[in-house]
Amino acid sequence: MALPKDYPGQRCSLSRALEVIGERWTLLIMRDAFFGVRRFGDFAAHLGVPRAVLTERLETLGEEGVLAETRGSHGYSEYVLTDKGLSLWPVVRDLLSWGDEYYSANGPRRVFQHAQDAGPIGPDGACATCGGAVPPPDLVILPGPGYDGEGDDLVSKTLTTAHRLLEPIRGR
Amino acid sequence: MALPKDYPGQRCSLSRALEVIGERWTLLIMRDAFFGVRRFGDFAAHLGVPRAVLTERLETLGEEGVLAETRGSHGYSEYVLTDKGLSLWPVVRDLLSWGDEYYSANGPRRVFQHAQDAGPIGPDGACATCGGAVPPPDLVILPGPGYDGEGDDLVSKTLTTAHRLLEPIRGR
DNA sequence: CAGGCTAGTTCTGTCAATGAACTATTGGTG
DNA sequence: CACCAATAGTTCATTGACAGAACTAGCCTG
Repeated sequence: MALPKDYPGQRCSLSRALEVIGERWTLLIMRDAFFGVRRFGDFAAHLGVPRAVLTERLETLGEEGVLAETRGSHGYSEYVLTDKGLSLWPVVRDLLSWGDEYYSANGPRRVFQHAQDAGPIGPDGACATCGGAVPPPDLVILPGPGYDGEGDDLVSKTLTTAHRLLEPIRGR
Repeated sequence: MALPKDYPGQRCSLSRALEVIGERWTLLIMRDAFFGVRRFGDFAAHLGVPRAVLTERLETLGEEGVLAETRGSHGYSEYVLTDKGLSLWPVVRDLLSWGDEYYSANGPRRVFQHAQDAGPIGPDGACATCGGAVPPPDLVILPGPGYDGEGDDLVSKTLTTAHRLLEPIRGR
C-alpha cells in the first residue's frame, strides 16, 4: 500500500482487514512467517524489503496482535504468528493458489502435503486423501514442479526444503 | 501498495499475485465488482478513491485480464469480472471473514446466503445447508447484524439491499 | 442543440518507500 | 575479560505514488 494505510470512508470489514495486512510487503512477511521465518535478518534477506519498512511492518503486526515478539534462545527477537495471525492462512493460501494457477507456467514452486496421511493439498486447502481442511501446523511444504533453485538466496533454498509449516527456519 | 508495485527479488506466485491485486485500493475495487458495481462513477463515489488512481487500477486489472471493459446499453463503459477475476472470490471472502471475526463487534455488516437453498454461508464459503462450496453467481448478499445505514452513500445502501452477487448495481 | 451527466485527465503538494550508510546491542572466541 | 563478528535497528537524502481539487472532453436527454 501506499500513503495512508487506512481507507477513511470505508467501514466494511474488508477495508479494516486491509488496513492491517494490506500494506506493501505485509503479506509477504506473513507468508514467510507461515513458512517458518522468525528473525529480522531473515525476513530482510529473503524479501529484500528496506529494513526501515520491515521494522515498521513488524511493529504494526505486533500492535494488531497478528505477530508476537519473543526472545529466542539465542538472545535475539523472534516474530511468531499468534492465533489471530494463523487465521490468515486461508488468505495466504488462496493467493498462492491463484498465483500458481495463472502465473506459474511450470506449475507451483512449492506444494503442500497433509502431514498425517501424506495427501496432497488442493487449491482450496483440503487434503485430497482425507478430504478435511488442514490447519497450518499439520502441513508439510515440498518443492513443486516449478521449482529450480536458480538464483535463490539461502533463506529461499531453506524455505523450499521439505519441512512443516511454522517450524522455525534459519538462513545460514 | 506503494512505490514500485512489483517485488523485484521475489519469484513466489504470491508476489506475482500481489503485483496484480496487491496495490492500494485494488481489492476494494474487486469487492465492489463482486457486489455488482460496474461503472467508473460508482466505484469512485463508493470508495472515495482518487479518480486518477481508479483509472490506473482499472487499466491494470484490464491488462491482467481480471476485469473486462465492455460498453453497456447506456453507451458508457462497464467493468466486469472475467473468469480469472471471479476466481479471486475466495481471497475476497476470506479477507471479509477475517475482518468480520476480529473487527466487527456487532457482527458482519453483510452476510451471504446460498440462492438455491437459502442456507447461510460460513466463513469458509461453504453453504451450511447443502455443505457445498458456492460460486459467486449463486450467492445472495443480505444486510447482517452489524449493519446500520448511518452515513452510507447511495451506492453503499444499494450494495446492502438483498441482491445476487455480480448482479449489476447503479447508484441513483 | 443546449444543458447536464459521466468519464476521465491534469496538476501540485505531501508523505511513504527506497537504498545505502551508520549505530548499537548481542554472541562468540581467544 | 577483551576483542571481533553478527545481528538488529536507525538515520537520512532521494524518488515517486497518492490525495484532492480543478479542468476537459465526450455522451445523452429533452
